[in-house]
Amino acid sequence: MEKIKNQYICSLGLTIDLIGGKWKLMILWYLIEESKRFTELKKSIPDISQKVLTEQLRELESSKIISRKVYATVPPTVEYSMTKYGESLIPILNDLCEWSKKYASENNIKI
Amino acid sequence: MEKIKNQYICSLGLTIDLIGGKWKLMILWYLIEESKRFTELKKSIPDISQKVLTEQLRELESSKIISRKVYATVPPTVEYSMTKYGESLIPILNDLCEWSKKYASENNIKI
DNA sequence: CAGTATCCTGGGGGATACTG
DNA sequence: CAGTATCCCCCAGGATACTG
Repeated sequence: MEKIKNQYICSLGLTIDLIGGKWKLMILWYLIEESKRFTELKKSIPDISQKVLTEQLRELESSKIISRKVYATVPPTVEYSMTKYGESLIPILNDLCEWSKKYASENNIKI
Repeated sequence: MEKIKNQYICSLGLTIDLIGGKWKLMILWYLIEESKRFTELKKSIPDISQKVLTEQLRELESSKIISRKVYATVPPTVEYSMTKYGESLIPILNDLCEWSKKYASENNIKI
């Protein structure tokens, strides 16, 4: 990382728009290792409501950060997975996770 | 980056709490190279209102991500700068900026 | 210069119930 | 299973004016 700030136009406003939702980072987190079905995500993040989970998934999908595959089964099977944009975010997710975990431990915050 | 997801407890909820505000990433961005005064930040981010800039600065300060130094001059001089927590975030800010800049260019989004 | 002090609004997020 | 459909509420964020 030898980049200097001014080599970039600041695009962090876009970043916030794309992944700044209250649950989006966590949703992405749970898709890192494998694609997941709707209910699996819901179980991984119990505090999110179904409605909001659906909304955030739709937004991530329309941003092409995740993709949604529907299998014509009964009952329906839907799988969410990372796209290339999502995958290029994985190292950053890991870094953010490390960062806040360190922050939490140094400030006696329970996660 | 050879870490596996499950080595971490997911702390991305904390991440959102700490730096998920609408303008926080941009504020931090403009503090990367040098400390800045209130009005300099306001000029760098014209779309933010004074009230909100103050609020987000206070939150970042109480999270110990930035620090605020007041010099007893007339008129007052106040300087905001990165703390160690802020500085440990710089590589991530750069990565996020690169990520969204690439995203923007591939999707014809003007920044 | 670096803020307060007010007032206000929208929409992000939540709770609950229903369904192809 | 994977969602809609409603209804609702709060507060993050904004607009404007004033000040030590």
